[in-house]
Amino acid sequence: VPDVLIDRLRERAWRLTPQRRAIAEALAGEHVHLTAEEVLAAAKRVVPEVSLATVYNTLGELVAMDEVAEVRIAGSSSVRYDPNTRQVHHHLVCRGCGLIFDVHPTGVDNLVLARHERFGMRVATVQVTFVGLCSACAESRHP
Amino acid sequence: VPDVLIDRLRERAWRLTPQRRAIAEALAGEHVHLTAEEVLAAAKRVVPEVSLATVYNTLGELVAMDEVAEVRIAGSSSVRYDPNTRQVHHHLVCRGCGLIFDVHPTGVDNLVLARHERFGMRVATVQVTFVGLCSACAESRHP
DNA sequence: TTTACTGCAAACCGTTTGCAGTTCC
DNA sequence: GGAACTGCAAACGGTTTGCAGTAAA
Repeated sequence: VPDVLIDRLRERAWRLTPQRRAIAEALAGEHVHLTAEEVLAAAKRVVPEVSLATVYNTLGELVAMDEVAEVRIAGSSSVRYDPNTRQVHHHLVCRGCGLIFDVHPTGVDNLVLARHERFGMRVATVQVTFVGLCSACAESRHP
Repeated sequence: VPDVLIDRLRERAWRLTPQRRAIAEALAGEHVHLTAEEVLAAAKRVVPEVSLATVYNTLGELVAMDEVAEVRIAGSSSVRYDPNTRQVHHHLVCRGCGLIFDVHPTGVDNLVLARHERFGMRVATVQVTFVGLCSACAESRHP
């Protein structure tokens, strides 16, 4: 299975239109976590007539196909879309500007919940989010 | 500083009205992560004329005072309010019904981000979320 | 008495949807 | 040719706000 979103989509029986291609290409790359509006803006650079509805429709399909993941970051009201569904990863977020990086911390497998704190639940996955300040935000706060 | 929200509020110069008291009391207890609508419903049992606007106004103030924290869980569109701001804690979430427990896993302090994955950021806090299925949801899926 | 909280209703934002028209396969 | 996609615009759910009235201190 190819590593790049657009290539994976080609392998599926997925109706390819100029709009959908533009949307998929907007999600190319690493550390990509765009909002729907940002995807629209990027797609419009290639296909100016794309509509926000199509962006939402397409993103919804990609999420359903598990080719894109929704990311909700505390402090931002809108959903972000992450094309990296092929690799387990976590996030590092700047609490100043909302910038998000994909990270692969060590020690995640050693996180343990005591039995009495499992409350009868079977744990399936663990999500780790590091929160900090990027250098740009750190400077603008201590000028 | 008292452990219970309503007692902490008494210590601050915080104008106490029946509505605000009802809202603060709705947030009493452990493992409490209510939505604004749920807070409204609980508050109405005590003060039937409370309005949703007042609930939002009050919750917003409590968050600004750092007496309540906003919690955004993937898969739920609405913000939840967590009165436990006095104790570092993490969350265990049922991906079936959205039930949330406060947890205190071991190993959090051993999570390490390699320098090249810090991208120049100073890390301030780490949030860990365990995702699983509660026993009720597990049963209803394997009937 | 004064300041600030309350409720209503309208506005707001991000997201979803129905539908008529168009396009890909 | 036909199923599936597109754009528009209207609807939606959650949240915020302006304002006139009311109540806490």
